[in-house]
Amino acid sequence: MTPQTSAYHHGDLRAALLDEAAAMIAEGGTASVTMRELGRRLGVSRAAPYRHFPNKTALLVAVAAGGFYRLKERLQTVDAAAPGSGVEQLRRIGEEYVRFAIENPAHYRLMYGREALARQDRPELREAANAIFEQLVVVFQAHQRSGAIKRQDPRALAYVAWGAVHGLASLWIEGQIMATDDIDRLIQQATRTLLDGMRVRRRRGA
Amino acid sequence: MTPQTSAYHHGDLRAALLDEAAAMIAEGGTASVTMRELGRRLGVSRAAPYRHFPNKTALLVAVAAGGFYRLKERLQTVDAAAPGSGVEQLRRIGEEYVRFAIENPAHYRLMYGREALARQDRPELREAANAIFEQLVVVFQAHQRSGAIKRQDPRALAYVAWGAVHGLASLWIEGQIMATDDIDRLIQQATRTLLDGMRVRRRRGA
DNA sequence: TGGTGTATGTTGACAGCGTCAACACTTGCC
DNA sequence: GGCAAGTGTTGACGCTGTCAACATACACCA
Repeated sequence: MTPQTSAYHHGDLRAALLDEAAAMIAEGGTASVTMRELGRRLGVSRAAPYRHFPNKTALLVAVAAGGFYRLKERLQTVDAAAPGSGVEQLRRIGEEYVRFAIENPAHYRLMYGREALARQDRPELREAANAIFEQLVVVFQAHQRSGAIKRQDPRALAYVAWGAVHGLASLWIEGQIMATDDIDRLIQQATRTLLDGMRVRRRRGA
Repeated sequence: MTPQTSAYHHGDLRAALLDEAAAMIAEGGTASVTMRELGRRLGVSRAAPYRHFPNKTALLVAVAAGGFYRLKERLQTVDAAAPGSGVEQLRRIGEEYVRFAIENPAHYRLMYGREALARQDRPELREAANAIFEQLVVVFQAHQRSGAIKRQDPRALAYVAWGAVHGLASLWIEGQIMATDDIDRLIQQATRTLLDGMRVRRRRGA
C-alpha cells in the first residue's frame, strides 16, 4: 500500500506511469509516449509497465480517463459556485470547459481522439464523457423549469451546446483560429450566441 | 504524362498512392496506413512511395489536403445552389458540412487531427481549412448587409458557427452522441439555434 | 538511330517500437 | 521457515519508417 523504494521494486509504478505518461503527453504529444521511454524515465525496464497495464492502449485510456475526471470536477465546481445566477451559470460552464481544453491541449486531444486509442470503441471513455454530458442535461432542465430556456428536448440542447464548446476548443487547439488573439472574447461570444438562440423570448414591453 | 503500365514502372504511382491511402483510411482508420502495406497493395516495393513523398507524414498531409478540397467544393455547390434564400442558405451550408464529416469520418479526423500528422504545424492544411473559413465569412458578410444577421465581427460569427458544426461532427464521429438516432434532426436544431442567436430581431408587429 | 541523363523502382540494412516468454527477485502470509 | 503471488528483467520476434546503393525504363537530343 505505502510506496516503498527498493532497488528492485519501484513502490508505486502504476501511479508513476500515469503521471509520467501525462507529463510526456503535455510535453510532446501522445505520439511521443513510448512504453520503452516510460521505463527509461522511471528507471525500470521496458517490460515493467506491462505488469500494470495489459498494453499501451490501456495505459493511454487510463490517462484519458483521468482527464475526464479532472474536467468533471472543474465543471462541478463552477456549477456549485454560481448560486441562482440564472443562465449566466450555463455560460460559465461553457467557458470553463473551453478553458480546460486550452490549458491541456494534448490531453484533451487524447480524451476525444479515438484514433490514438487504437481506433477501438472504448466504452469507459464514452461513459466518462457521457457523465459530463448528463450533468449538463440536468442544468439545462433546471433552467427550462425556471422558464429561462426553451422547452425543447433538453438532451438535444445539451448536445448542441457541448458540440459548440467542443468544436471551438478543438479548432483552437489545432491552431485553426487565427486573427483572434483574444480567445476569451470569442468564447464569450459563442456562449452568448448559443444562449440567445436557446433563451425564451419575452415580448417587448411585456 | 499518360499513365502507362509496364512491369517496372507503375505509370501513375503518386495518384494511386493517394487513392489507396484514402481507401485504407476509410476502411481501417489512419493508423492502418503503412508505407509497406501501400506498396504491397499497389504491387510495388516498400520504398517506392518514397520516390513521390519524402515521408509518410507528407503523404498523409496530401491525403488530408484532398479532403479539404472536396469539402470546399461541396460547400461551394450548396452556396451557389441556393439563390436568394436568405439565412436558410447558412443553415444548408452548416448541414452539408456535418454531412461530409459523417460520411467520411476517418478522413475528416485526419484532416483536423494534427496528432496523426506528427504533431507539427502543417501550414498547407491550416491554409486549406482557412480557405473554407474565409468563404464562410463572405457569406456571413452578405447576410449582414442584407440585414438578416447581427452586425458583429463577421469573423467571430464565422468562428462560432464553424466551431459548432465542427464540434457536432466530431462528437458524432467519436461515437459520443447517443440516444439520438436521428442525427439529421440534431444538425437542424443546432443550425437553427445558432442562427436564432445571430439573427437580427424584429419587433413584433413592426 | 543511338546515347545519355533523369525519373522511377528494388533490395539490403538499421534502429526503434510493442509485446511475449522465460527467468529472477522480493514481499507477505501460513 | 517456506512458499505463492506480485513485481521487475532480459532475450527475442515481427513490425514499422527510412536511407543508401543499385537497377531499370523513359524522354529527349545529337
